[in-house]
Amino acid sequence: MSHAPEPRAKGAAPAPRRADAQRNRERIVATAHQAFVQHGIGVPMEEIARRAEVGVGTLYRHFGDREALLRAVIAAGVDSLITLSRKETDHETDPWGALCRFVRRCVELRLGAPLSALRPRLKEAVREIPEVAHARATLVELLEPLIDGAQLRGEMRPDVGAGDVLILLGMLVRHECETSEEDKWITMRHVEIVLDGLRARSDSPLPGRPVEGSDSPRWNV
Amino acid sequence: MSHAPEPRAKGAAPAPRRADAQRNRERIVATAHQAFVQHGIGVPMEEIARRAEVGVGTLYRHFGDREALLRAVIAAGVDSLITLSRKETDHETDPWGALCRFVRRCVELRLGAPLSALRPRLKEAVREIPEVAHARATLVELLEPLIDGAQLRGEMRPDVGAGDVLILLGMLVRHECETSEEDKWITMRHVEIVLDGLRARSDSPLPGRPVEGSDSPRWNV
DNA sequence: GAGAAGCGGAGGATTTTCTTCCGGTTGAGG
DNA sequence: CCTCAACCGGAAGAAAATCCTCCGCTTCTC
Repeated sequence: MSHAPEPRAKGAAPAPRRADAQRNRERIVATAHQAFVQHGIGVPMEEIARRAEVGVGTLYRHFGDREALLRAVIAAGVDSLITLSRKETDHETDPWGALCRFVRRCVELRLGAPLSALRPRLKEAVREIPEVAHARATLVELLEPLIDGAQLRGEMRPDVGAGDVLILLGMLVRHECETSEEDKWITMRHVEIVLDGLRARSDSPLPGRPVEGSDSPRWNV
Repeated sequence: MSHAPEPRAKGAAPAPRRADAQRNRERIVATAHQAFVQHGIGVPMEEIARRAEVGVGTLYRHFGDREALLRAVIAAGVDSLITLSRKETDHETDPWGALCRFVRRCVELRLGAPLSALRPRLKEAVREIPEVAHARATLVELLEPLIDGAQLRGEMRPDVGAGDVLILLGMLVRHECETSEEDKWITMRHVEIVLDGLRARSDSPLPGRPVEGSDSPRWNV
């Protein structure tokens, strides 16, 4: 054979799968994401399969076991998060506006929450995955200029760091995941309230110190 | 016997129990509260027993089954919540300050979160418990004057209702429960940010409409 | 100091969850 | 249209987790 299906490099190529199989795989990942966030990573595999409308067999063919699935979900989430933040950061002249859009969009898409469903012990384990660590670093790199810019322009309170923003984001996303579709408008209100809390204010400085990128071990994102 | 231990009326009298038994019972309820919020109401009874440093037998003697325990936990939480809000509301001349104190205190004490750990189906069931419904109504009655007062004085944004405040509170408490003791300061920062978001602002009105007491079916508190 | 009240935790029953396996189905190329 | 490799669904046996009871020992209380 002149060109066998190569083991294709890091996470890129879509793999030469049959179209229906590819669809299924994607639906499984998306469904699992939701299920993990809503019920914790302990949800029965069968529940995930049912929600994704596939058989358990299909699920296990795509992902050998729970951990493989979990990794796929986390990788996918991390990817979209980075993609999204890049999209909002590139060529941006309105840092505060961009930050707001990024946060709103994350909440809508429920991005960045899978970690928050993890039990502390497991959370540590996932954090160690190089991909995840690297992604978080990238995220911070992208967000920090935005925050600095917004603070410099006096549009954002100066006593918060990227860590604060990301933790709040995690909280909002987690909350959104537990909200029914028809109550989405309520969550979006609360996103705005939090964003308003991040706006510049003359009074009421925050206690403690800003949570920065270097505090990342404490985050849920 | 002249006076057998009467079935003592609704939830009041502390029961003529041996002192150590009473201590244990209280510790079980407190521990279960935490465990339910952190791991969902599905946590193994043995885990609760272990954390409370009692045997499973003891747990089951006090509470016949998981549901009995859950009810006790919810009742206790609801009680403290009401007590606390009464304490902060009575004879209060600074409504906004009182509201802030109430929120901070709830987060510190992790009050008001047990419901948010419940799966939708079960949540409905718990909501139906008359005690719980009544308690929520009382809470709204106590909080609404505070909110109205603060808004009248121009200290709080006018486009939020008691429902908004309680939902945000639920979110914060839930989040607090997943935070380690040493990171408590971070959570308290975020409480302040949310409170700041609730302060009066001239710009950025919220989308939708205020969430009021009559929307209570949607809350997590 | 006596006995009632309370305690702990081993263990059997039961339920839940995991994972495998294989006959039937379906997409893709010819 | 036809063929067949890839893919699918879900039944079912194995394994694990959880529930709750039961009873001998310990600790209060009077």
